[in-house]
Amino acid sequence: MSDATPSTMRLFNSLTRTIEPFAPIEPGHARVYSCGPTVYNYAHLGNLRAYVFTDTLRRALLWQGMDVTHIINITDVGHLTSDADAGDDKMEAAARASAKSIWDIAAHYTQAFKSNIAALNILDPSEWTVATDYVPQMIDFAAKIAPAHCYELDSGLYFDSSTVPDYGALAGGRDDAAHARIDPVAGKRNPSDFAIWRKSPPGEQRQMEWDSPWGKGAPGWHLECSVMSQARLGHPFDIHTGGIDHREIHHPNEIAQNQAFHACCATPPDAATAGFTGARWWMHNNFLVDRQGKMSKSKGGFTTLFSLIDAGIHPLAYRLLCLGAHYRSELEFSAEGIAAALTRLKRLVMGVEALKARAEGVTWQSPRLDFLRANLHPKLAPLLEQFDAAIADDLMTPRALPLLEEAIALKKVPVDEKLCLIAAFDQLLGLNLLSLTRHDLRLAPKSARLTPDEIEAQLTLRREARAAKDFARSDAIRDTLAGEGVEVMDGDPLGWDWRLPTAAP
RNA sequence: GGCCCGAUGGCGGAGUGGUGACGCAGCGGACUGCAAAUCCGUGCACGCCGGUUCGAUUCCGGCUCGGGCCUCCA
Repeated sequence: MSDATPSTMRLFNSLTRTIEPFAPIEPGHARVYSCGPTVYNYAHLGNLRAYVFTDTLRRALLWQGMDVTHIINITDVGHLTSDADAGDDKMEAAARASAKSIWDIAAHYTQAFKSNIAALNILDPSEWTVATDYVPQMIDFAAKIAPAHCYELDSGLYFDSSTVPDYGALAGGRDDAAHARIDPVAGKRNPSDFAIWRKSPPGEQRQMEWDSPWGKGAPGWHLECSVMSQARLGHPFDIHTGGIDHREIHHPNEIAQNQAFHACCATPPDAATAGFTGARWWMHNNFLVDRQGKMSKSKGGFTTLFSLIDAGIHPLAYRLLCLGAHYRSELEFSAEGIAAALTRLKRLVMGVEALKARAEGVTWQSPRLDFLRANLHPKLAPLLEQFDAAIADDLMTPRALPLLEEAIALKKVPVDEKLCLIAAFDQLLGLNLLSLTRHDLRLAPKSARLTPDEIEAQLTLRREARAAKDFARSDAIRDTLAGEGVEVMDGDPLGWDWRLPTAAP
C-alpha cells in the first residue's frame, strides 16, 4: 500500500445535520465531552450504547493519530423525577426509597457504571468529572450570566431563552406555541425557559443543597455540562456527544448557556455570540429499542449488562451487537439478537485463536499503523484501506466488521501478517480479540445448577462409556447434561458450553 | 396537538439510479458411532399507490404502519 496517510475523518454534525470533514481546533489533539449517566439507578443496555459509540469515536480519533482528551461526567445531582421544574430530585427520591444517604446511592451506582464500562472494554476517559465537585463553579457561572439572561421566580433562577440568538437551532427549531404535555411553571417568560438554579422548597431540608445568591438549592441539570466542559476542555472544544434525546432540550439549553457566558465573559472578549455553541461538533447516538420502543430508565423493566452476564452472555457480545449497526440508526434489541452476536463473537475468537496457534513471532501484538500502511501484504492492504475508509465515513462500523471476518478467513497469507492486521482492526473495534479466549466466553448462567467440576465429572463418565462403545449410556449422559443447559461438543477444544436460554435475558 | 425520523430476506443490519454487503437462523456437504461444535457451500427481501427516468429499492408526492422528542432520559 503506497498511500500511508489515513482517510480524512468525516463526521455527522447535528448542528448542520450533515457529514463534515473533521479537523480538531488544535492540530493533532481532539477534545471530547460526553454527557454521562445520572447515578440514581443502574445503567441499562440502551444507556450503554452511548458509551460504546463515544468509545468508537475516541478510538477512531486515536486511529487517525490524534491525541484525545475525553471527559465523561457523572451526574450525581440535579435531575428531577417528574415535571419540568417542580418535581423531586431523582437522587433524593432514590435515597429515600432505599433508606440510604444520597451520597451512598451516588457512589454505588457510579461504581456499577464504571464496572459496566470496563466490562465493555470502553477506554477510561481522561477524566471523570463529578457534578457535585463543580457546584461553586456552577454558581459562579450562573452569577455571571444572570444579569443579562436570567430572572428569578419563587422556585428558582430561570434562563430567558429569548436572550440568545437562534435558541434551539440544534433541535431544528422549536415551536413554543405547541401544546406542552405538562403544565408550565407559572411565571416563565417563554415556554422554553429552563431552571439554572432550583431553590429548595420552603421548610424542606434536602440532603444535597448549597447556598447561593438565590437561596439554598441545587443547580439546574443543564448547567453542569456547560460548566464542566468549560472547566476541563475550554470553550470552544471539538466534539460534544450524547444520546439523541439530548438534541432537543438538554444540548440546546447548554448551548444557550454557553452563548450567554461567551457574550459576557469570553476571554478575549468576543461580541460574536451568534453561531457560538461551545463545541464545534455535536454528535448524537440513536436509541436501542425493542418492540415496545426505546429502553428507558424511568419506564422501568429494562435490561442491564449485569442481567446479560447473569444469563451467561459475555458483555463483549453486546459491544459487538452495537458495532453491527451504525450509531445513528436505531438498533433493535432482542434475546435472539444478542445470542446471534455472541455466536458471531465466538467464531471470531476461535478464528483468531487458530491463527495465534500457528503464529511464529509476536510482532503482531502492537502494530504501528503507519508501518502497517506502508508494509502490509498485498492481499491484506485492500482490507486495511477499506476498513480505514469505513471508519472515516462517520464511523461506519457495520461495514468494518465484515472486513475483519474476511481478514481472518483469507487464505495464503502469512499468519503473522494477518494477526498484525487483526490487531490493528481491534484497536478500533475494542473486542479484545487477541487476548480473549473461547474459554472466556463460556460464562456460567446464574441459573446453572451444575458446577464446572460436576460437568467435567459427567464428561469423564461419558468418555469411558464411549471408549467402551456403550453409546446408549454416553447419549443418556449427554441428554442429562442438555437438560441442565449444558451442550456437549466433542469436536470443540472446549468440550462443552452452556446452552443459551431462549427466553429474554 | 406541534416537530422529527424510519419502513430492506425468518431475525438483525449495510448499501445503491441499472448483478441487493455482512452476521445469526435455515438448507446441503465435510467431520462424528449419532449428534453438537467447527469448517465449506447455498436459497430467501427493498411497506402500498402514483410521478420523474431508457431504467427506482435508491429521486419526488401521497398513503399506511412503526418509532422518537415536546417531563427526567443515552
